[in-house]
Amino acid sequence: MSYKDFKLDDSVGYLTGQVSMWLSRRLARNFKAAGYDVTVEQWRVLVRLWDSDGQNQQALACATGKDKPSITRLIDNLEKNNLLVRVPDANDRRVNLVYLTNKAKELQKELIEIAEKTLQEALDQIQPDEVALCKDVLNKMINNLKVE
Amino acid sequence: MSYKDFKLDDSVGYLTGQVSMWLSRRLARNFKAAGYDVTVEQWRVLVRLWDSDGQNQQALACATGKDKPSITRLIDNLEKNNLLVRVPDANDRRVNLVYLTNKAKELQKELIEIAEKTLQEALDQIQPDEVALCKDVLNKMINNLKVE
DNA sequence: TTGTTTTAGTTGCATAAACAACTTTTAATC
DNA sequence: GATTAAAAGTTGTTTATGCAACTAAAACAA
Repeated sequence: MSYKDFKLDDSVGYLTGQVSMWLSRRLARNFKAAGYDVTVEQWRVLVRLWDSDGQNQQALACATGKDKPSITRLIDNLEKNNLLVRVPDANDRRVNLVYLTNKAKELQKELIEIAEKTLQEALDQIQPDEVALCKDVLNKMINNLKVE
Repeated sequence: MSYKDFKLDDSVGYLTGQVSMWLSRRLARNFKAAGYDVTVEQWRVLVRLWDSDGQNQQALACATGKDKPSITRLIDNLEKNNLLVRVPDANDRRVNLVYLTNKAKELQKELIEIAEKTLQEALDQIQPDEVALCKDVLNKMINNLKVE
């Protein structure tokens, strides 16, 4: 295939990027419309902590696919907003354990429901079996790209 | 479905985000490894201009799915790197027409080949018909999200 | 023709990402 | 036990995003 045949709008790269972008915008808007002052990236961190509270930053970086500096700053902002706290690990003084505040725990139900609603908006009129196959392909791509 | 059943790693939102992220990282790395000092976002603008040179900024914003301020700054940086120039429109003094420099035109073949190679890395061992269906779903999602 | 509205683009501010360089603490090695 | 290597976090710099507010020019209307 020649470079002259390259059609950006037909590439999976472009399409996943667009879906990701529009989904994030829609989710941010839905959070805001419901009165929640939480960014999409902050939400991704919260999801991991709702699932398993008290992780260290390294584990959070791994779970969210971000690097350590990104997590440092996300946690800075979440801590500023009183959604979590850093607790120094008693056994290893290099480590911070990150714990949700009550305020953050109370957000779980509503924010997840907004996320689910947002996904439904995106998947409207699309057959579940098609979605399943799509997710399958996306997972394979992630595996291809993650390795080394 | 209860909020307690929400599994982030199984949601299309998460999966498209991860694919988009890993693809961008891989593409950036491949550009850099080949000695090209072009960011992924700058590349997206270049693709649109290779296809149709001399667009105004508004059209570029639309074609790339970004807002006007994002385009202003991307073009600032591309202009700094001598990849394009702003030319005031003779008929409408509000408008800038954006033209590729020769330097940018010469990059087209190589950068697109790198992008195609990167996509191949991502799609390794995945059946073309599965990819086609996946793209179909992604397009439907984009349409669902873009409207309104 | 003046006054108003729309359009194109820019600037300011907050959040976030990628990469490199750095500090501190722990683990490993000799 | 002193030295070196590795791990956990932080900081700095550049690039990019989203939103709101802004300027300047053009289009529209009274």
